[in-house]
Amino acid sequence: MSTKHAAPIAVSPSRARRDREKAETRRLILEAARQLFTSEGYVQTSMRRIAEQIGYTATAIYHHFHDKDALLNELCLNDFRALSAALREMDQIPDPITRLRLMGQNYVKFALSHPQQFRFMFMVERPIPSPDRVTIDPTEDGYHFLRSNVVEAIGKGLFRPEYTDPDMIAQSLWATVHGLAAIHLSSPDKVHPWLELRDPSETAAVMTDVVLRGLLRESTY
Amino acid sequence: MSTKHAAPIAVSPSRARRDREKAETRRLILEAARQLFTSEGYVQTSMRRIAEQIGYTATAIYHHFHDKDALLNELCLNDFRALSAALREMDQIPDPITRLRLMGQNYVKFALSHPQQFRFMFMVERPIPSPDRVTIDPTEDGYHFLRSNVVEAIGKGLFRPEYTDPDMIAQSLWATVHGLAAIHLSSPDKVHPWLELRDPSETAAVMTDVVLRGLLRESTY
DNA sequence: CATTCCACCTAACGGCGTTATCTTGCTTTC
DNA sequence: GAAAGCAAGATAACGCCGTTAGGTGGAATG
Repeated sequence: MSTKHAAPIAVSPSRARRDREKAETRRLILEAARQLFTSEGYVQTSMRRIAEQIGYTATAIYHHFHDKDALLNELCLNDFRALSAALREMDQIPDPITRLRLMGQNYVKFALSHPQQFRFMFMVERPIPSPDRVTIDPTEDGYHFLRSNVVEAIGKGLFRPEYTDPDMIAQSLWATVHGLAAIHLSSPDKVHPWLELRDPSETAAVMTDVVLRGLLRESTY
Repeated sequence: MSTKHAAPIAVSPSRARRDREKAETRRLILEAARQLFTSEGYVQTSMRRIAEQIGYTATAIYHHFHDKDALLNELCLNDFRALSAALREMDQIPDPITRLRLMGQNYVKFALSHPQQFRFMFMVERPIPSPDRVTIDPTEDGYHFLRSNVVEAIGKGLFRPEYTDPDMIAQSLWATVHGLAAIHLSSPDKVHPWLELRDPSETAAVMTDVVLRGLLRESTY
């Protein structure tokens, strides 16, 4: 309390340096955690192994993160931001349908070129998200961007008249490409060699074409 | 060897009774495991809790199953047999397109009513598929059945002429419903409360309609 | 120089999957 | 009917795990 009355405008240089060091340690922990979560899996990775990898003991991690889940959450957050950015890149394309088509194909591209992030986001078995740790939602951007494109297409009368619920359509489009990504990431063809998976980019193109044709008024395609 | 020369046609009654008792214990274990895996999740369920639930110690389970994974594997196998059977039930529906539509909707229904098994098959990170434990592939039936329906539809000229690859089409159909199931199973709406996920059965119906309309010749729908 | 701070440590707790070893009661064999 | 065998199940223990309590030592602060 009494230390507050003369709050310094700039922190001391030593304090700043220590903060930098702490942030660097934090970064190292996240990096090691990502690498191990990716190669070994979340459940199979122990706090002790993460710490060992960067020359600390397990308990040191708890000075930077509340628990193991917080590590995964933070990694997830970064990845959602990256996905969102990748999708928003297409904001400048004029035609909303072309935009939707490219978003779908980019979603698959992102998933397959960032398999570890995608796994974190959607395929990791998580206990129960504790409500006290709710952060600003990173997928909000991505989903809302998709949804706004659907709203625009509906507004322009491009879809068949029976499709009026933007969320229903947005979720259908999302599920379409999500399924393709998820199937390829779970690599059932490696477990089951008889399954001849087609090239994902090609399949993504076919799927987005098919779905959009099914959604659009006949006169618009 | 020497005991074999007079191989009894029927086993002794006491031996038969003991076998029955053992099978019953095995069934109890599976039942308890299914209940706990489903309600608590695989990782959060311990062998000790499974055993406690049916009045045994944890080690007793190891007289019936090799390890914890074997429990889930067996449950999984049963459920995929059920899925395969559920899909094959539609074999008698005359129209191949109606068959495909119902298969898709049943796939989603299955996934959501057997979340742990579905997760285990497609969403669990497993290090290396252990080749010693390879059983008859449970998805094989399902995928081959799906594919054969696609082949039939192609043969009848129901699809647009540019869609000639049965695997490409089958995988697109699979991915469509798989994505919906995967999204709902990863429960992003619980992590991100602003996301208003639509009813999965309803969405499944919309998606299968949309995709099939996009695939079919215009004259066939 | 004395004090405070804090990043990190050691030790420990309770729980986990799993294994080795023992008990106990039924079944088979002579 | 006694001896031997078998096997279902129990007890104890091992080496992990996530996490917490409490200590340590060196830098920052006054």
